[in-house]
Amino acid sequence: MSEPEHSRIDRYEPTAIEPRWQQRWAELGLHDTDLTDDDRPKFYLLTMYPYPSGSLHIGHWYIMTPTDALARFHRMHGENVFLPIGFDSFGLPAENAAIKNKIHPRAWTSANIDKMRRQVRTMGATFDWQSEIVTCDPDYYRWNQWIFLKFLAAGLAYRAKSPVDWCPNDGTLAREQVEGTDRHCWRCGARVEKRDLDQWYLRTTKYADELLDFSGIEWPEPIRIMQTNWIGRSEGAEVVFTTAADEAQPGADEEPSGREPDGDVPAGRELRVFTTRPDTLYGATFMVLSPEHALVPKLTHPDRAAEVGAYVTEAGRQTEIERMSTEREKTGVFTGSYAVNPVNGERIPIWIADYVLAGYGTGAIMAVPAHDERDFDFARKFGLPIRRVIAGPEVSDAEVSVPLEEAYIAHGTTDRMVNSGTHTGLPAKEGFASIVAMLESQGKGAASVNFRLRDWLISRQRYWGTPIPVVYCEMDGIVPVPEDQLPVRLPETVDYEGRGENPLKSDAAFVNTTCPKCGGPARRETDTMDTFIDSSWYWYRYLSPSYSSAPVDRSIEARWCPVDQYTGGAEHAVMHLLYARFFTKALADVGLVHEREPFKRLFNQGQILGADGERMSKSRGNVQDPDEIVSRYGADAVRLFLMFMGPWDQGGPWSPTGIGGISRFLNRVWYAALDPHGVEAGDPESGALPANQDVAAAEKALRKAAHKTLRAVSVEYAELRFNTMVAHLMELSNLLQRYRGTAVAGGAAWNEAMRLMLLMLAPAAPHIAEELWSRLAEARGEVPRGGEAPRGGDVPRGGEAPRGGEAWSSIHTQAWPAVDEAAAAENEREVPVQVNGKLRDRVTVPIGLPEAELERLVLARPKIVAALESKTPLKVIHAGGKLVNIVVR
RNA sequence: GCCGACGUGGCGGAACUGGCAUACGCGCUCGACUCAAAAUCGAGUGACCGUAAGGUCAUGCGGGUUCAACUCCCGCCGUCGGCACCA
Repeated sequence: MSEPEHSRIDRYEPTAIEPRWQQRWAELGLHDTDLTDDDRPKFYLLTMYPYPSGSLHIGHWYIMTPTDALARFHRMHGENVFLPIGFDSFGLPAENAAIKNKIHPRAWTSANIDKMRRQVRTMGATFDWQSEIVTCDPDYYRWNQWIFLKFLAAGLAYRAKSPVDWCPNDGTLAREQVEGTDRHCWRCGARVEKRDLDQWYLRTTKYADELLDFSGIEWPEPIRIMQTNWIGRSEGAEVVFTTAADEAQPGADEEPSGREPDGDVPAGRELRVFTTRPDTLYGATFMVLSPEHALVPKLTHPDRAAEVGAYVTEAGRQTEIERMSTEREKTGVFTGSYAVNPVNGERIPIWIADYVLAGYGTGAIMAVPAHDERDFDFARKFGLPIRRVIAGPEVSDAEVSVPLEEAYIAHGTTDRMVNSGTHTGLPAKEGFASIVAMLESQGKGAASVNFRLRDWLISRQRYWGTPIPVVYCEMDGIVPVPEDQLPVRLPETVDYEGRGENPLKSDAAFVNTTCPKCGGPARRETDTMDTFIDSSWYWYRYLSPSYSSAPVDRSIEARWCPVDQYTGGAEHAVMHLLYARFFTKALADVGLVHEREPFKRLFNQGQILGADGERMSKSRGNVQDPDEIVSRYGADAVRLFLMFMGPWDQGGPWSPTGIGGISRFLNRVWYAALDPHGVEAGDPESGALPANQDVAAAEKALRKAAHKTLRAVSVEYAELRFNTMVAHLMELSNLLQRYRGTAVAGGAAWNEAMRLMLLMLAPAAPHIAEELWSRLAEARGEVPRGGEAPRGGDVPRGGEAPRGGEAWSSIHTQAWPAVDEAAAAENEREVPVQVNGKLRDRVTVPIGLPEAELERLVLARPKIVAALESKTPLKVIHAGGKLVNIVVR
């Protein structure tokens, strides 16, 4: 700023202003929501609660500050806004820190939360801290246990065996703890194995169909598609094959594995497969089981046991992603056994291959190489027969046995069935129903719906999570811990012994207990719950954080749910957001809540990456700490800068180079507000109106700009398009700058534009807006509410405010202004004129000029005459008065 | 690999429903102010040709639809997110 100004008025110093207003807002209770107030419409605004990883990074600002702007925007519309916050504080990093630094997970977590709470406060965000929740508090996780017991009673929780990645030294490993292509343990380097453990599941699949229904919620289409694909509903049939009798089959006495000598004769055993293409059943030339399939040991011929055994072990080392890749070369081994195709009695070989997954369908497939790409590749590689059973009209009957060059996947309406016994000649689209009917009549199969979605495995072999509230009794088996004995507390002293394995297992005081049923000795479950459980219902707990008879007070839930707007990272598009929907439906079914969908509207913002374009992480050393930039430019500038850098759902690499522009913008608003008559020493034009404008025209132009800005900005806030919202405010600021020091400055139109400017700025940059609002209020002769100046003594004040002045009130309690449509109205429009789609001229015409007149005017323009080169227009396109395009040849 | 998104000046991005490509900001250049510098203010700034008027080209690449395509369709390439024990 120039020297004269410097001496006349205060500089804009955000760090002097911001803490003062943050404190003042807290005193005013601006953040605290009265959940029982039903005079105003409610607006439940939820943002994904942070994991207390250590300290706040710029990504947290990116998530939270635009959300706060939205909260403030809705408050100005008279809504009762609830914006809670908490900490998602169970999880692996706390345990990793514990192992590494010999610090208790709780101590580490608590210290991080304390630090992050302080840092969050510097945002100036209006979080309601009264309703804060911390998921590792027993007061929170007891309700995880309570809910688990309700689910258990309702049959929504069950126990089953499931493989985990296992290190002989460190126990179960999380995916991120398995490293390298050889899949070794991150801590000790040992080769990771698979081990089957009894674990707890939640029955998410029960809700598969309901989860596919998004009617009634306004979620972005990409998210709906991703969830739909994740659930992966497919209609098809289950087909029963039977194992073939054959002298080459191993008999009952020579079980190759020796593990299940139960005397079953493999011949005649049922082998169920799921297929989406029952119409191709006659083309099944072999079967493939997943390496983990229960019948593999029984079906393996002794000659092949070594090969099969090796293959099964190797398959266990692969990740599912590797196994599903359609790109890499197919692998597999023959078991030595055969199965019988139920429709034609054909004997086909049974193979195992890793591209068949145990967790999908029945873990076994019928392979139809002619009509499935993966089966085709497999058959090609291992020399298995390929038989066409579906043909398009371009294939004659004589050609149906010509070898295929690639799998024929198409399923057109003109396709017909070939090589299909009694079905040959039938239109292919009828084959599905026809073959299913035949199978059903013979008891060899039935129509079936299959989902890719699996039940949710919630057991974790870890300390830092919610203990699963069951005990194991020799007499009574699995016994739920009675509700009145909740919470099952995590022991506070644990010894990690430098190992990664769950220390609960070796904690005798925790493990040894008595059976609630018989009073005899029993063991506690030592597994804890997946932390996604915590985040699957936390927005309910916010509503009644100290309610002691249930997770949530149903009367408050009824009023406040569903959440009106949820904001959070796109990386949660599937898992968290699907679990949350599942939980809501399940909780509704056990009678805890009313709504079946948790979040009415969803917005997934993008991720802020490190300066290197990579995800921010401590190990990469690219984490951006906001504190320094906030102390230099102020919270308002950082908030605005994050909103301005691009569409909110896009994210991007962090680079602070442009923040100076935001800072300049705020400074210009500051001086325009406080010193409208100042002139710019460096600008010879400063203080003079544009040559073609008088005061009246300038005031009209300013009012028009202000109200047009308001119209745009109102929509942009509501639609979370903050980047263009800021751009529009900058444009208005540029116009104010143009008129600063002129006869317009300080007049009625100027004051109106400035007032609108501050109101529009208030949600996004709340401190400077409040400060200027307050100072202009004093200038208007209003007195602060409560008789005390809302700012410190650092600014000279011109004595007492006059008595009888209107009471000052926070800008954040003002009503959002209304657009003056008359002021914003345009009466002229500049119409671009094209010849053959190329811009040749522009004409300014009155709004509503008839097309015929516009056309006459346009065709007379010298530039257009020249461009037409005396050719006759074929057609003149009027794009609704927005553009004229003259087509010539 | 599968699912989803994205690709526009030197950089972040705008163009919302097919209708003026490059709003707004950064950076850069020049100028004003200053003894000077910083800061501030003003002007300019897609590329190429041209003194200019003006013209041609340009939204990842290749095709297509249309009077008109950043936008719609087909096929590629690249980047990012998710893939069920990171949260």
